[in-house]
Amino acid sequence: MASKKVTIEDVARHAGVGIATVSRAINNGEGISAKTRTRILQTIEELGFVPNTSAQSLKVRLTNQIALAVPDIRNAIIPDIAWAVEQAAKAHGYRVVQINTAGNARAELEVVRDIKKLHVDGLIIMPLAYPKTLSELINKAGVPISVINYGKQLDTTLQADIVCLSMLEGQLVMDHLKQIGRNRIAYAGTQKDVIEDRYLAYERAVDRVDASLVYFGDDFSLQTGTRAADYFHGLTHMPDAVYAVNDMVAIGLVNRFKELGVRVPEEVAVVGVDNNQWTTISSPQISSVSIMGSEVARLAAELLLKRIREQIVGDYEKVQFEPRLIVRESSVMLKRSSLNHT
Amino acid sequence: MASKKVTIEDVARHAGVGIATVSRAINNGEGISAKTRTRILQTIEELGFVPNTSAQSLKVRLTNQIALAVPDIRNAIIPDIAWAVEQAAKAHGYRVVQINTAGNARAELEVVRDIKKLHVDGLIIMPLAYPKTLSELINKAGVPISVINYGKQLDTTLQADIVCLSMLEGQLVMDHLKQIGRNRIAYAGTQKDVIEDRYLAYERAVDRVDASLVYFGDDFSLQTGTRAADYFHGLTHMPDAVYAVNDMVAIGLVNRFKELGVRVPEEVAVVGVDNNQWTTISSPQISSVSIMGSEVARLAAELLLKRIREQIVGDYEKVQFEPRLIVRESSVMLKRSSLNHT
DNA sequence: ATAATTTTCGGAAACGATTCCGAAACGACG
DNA sequence: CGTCGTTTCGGAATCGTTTCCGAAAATTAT
Repeated sequence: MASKKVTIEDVARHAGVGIATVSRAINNGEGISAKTRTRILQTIEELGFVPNTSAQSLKVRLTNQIALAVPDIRNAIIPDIAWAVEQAAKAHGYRVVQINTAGNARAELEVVRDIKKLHVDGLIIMPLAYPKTLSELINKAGVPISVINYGKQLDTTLQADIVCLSMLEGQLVMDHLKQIGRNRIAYAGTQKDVIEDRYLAYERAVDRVDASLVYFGDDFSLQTGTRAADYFHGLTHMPDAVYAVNDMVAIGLVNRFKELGVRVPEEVAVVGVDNNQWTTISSPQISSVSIMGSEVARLAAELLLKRIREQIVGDYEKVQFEPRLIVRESSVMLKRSSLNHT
Repeated sequence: MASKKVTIEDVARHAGVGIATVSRAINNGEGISAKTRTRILQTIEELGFVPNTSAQSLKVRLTNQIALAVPDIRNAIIPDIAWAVEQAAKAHGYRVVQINTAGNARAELEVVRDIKKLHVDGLIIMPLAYPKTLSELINKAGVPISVINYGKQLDTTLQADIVCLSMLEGQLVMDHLKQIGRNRIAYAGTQKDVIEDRYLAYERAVDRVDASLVYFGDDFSLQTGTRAADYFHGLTHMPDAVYAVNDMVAIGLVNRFKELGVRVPEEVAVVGVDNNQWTTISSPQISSVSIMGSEVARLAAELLLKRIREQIVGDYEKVQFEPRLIVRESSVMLKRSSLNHT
């Protein structure tokens, strides 16, 4: 059927109407009688006509597409985010084009800079690095942007909707670790400026940073956790708790500690951030902070779509979600016996 | 800068040339002198001109976009697949629009049926269900399609490139389990027709299917594994091995077995399929079959892009990858002592 | 019945690129 | 210096819609 290309003109001719009328029929337009509309719809069906999206976009200068730029779709909560964004977009008739920036600051900048080439009505970006140029590029992007922000206090003059956490993850973790009696708390993460606030919370919470208790790896991976465990285990004076920048690292830590014969949580408590499903299948199950990936992503999408639909400019929203700590087996109150046993 | 919309005409006027020439300059076209090209490129830079993708697409009827339809971006190896596809596409100047079919057969059909509306040059689809209508729709789609196929022998007349596994995963697992001395082997999966071949391999490998040793859950999740473990544990005569449809289920099984005091692998061996990174952090580490998600996806993308670029029609490729079994702690040779201990 | 409104419809001009085809410019050669 | 062959360039048509605006038809008022 539908040999090669059926245009709106073919439909018009077949239905014995003008092309303007056909257009109105497709778009539920005003000023068209019910009977002609159904007749047109019917011949559209018969001919297998599909409106050419490019032509429509050219005319109305909207593509019904948004871009989602994330560091790496394979990591941590990003699948959740991609899912939530796609669901929200679909509900509004939008499609999402997926972009991985590979955690590469330059790639992030390029996405924003070249957003016009991307043929999208808006952009949701989850940046890892926040160089000044990023803000500048966002401000002059000329396309609505929502920022999903984990880990850094953002410039409030940024011309974009921002959805983030209240930056209390770190404090939640540290308060908890202190409360269960730990006082030699270590930090395992990536470069300090990547998810800055998680580290800053650590600095704030300890009286004085003991450099030997801070491990910066290359990424957020299991390997980083593994290496961190090796590192801490090699110290003459081990920490009694580790605050991990995310669950992957936490799991790597716990796993490696087990292999090294270090008991978790008796000797070392471990707490992660993300609260992904794997924290519950690790053994021991790992305490973690829920960072509301789906909720954050959904809201970011909704704000963006609203901005697009209503052509809002300026008046940017900044929404904070509150993280919640979920305590599991990897962090419990020290018992005297456990202490001595060390 | 770049007030609102700079068109190719503006550039032409500024550079003192015709629009045809500007077009040639953008597309590295033939028949243009080096000096005028650089001059044009320069004024493009000055004016901040960005070619309108819709107009280009309308004329050349190519969008430089492909669609990737998967069941659920959050599941199992799908992030790997999405990553690999995006990387391959990017390398060829293509963007990918992400679609989740939610493991919903109707949604899968709709994607194929309405592919024309999607404004893409091609489609990569990873179906869960394979109703006959799917094949029909694919054959009349009118857009190049690559199928990433796990779990079912496909109609060879399908007019699409197909990348799949050799369907030997199941046999690998069953051979292995027998070889390590297990003879009461159970199966834990979803509906038998979803990843059909994994189950069929099970049927083929056991002399006679003992219905009590087959557990069909609702999905591929940890929960399904957990419930399966409960179920098997409740049997008067427990299996001595479980072949799980994927790693999530396997992990759920192992985890629940541990909670129930069932020793893995001494009392029950468990083997999964996917070989995702979590199999190595589980305790015991879980034997699994590597199903080459990234490789399969990359090839599917390459085939599709080649077909698009070279406008190949017909002559469909069907490529099989070979799965590999990776033996870990969750499945080992039975020792006499362990046996008796049961 | 005619006049005045309101609905419904069609023609044609955009939208912003690509590309065919002919003209102009250029160089080489006799 | 004229002819011819290449390059290089520009005009104009085209892709398939949406939408403005005026005309025709239908409806209501007079």
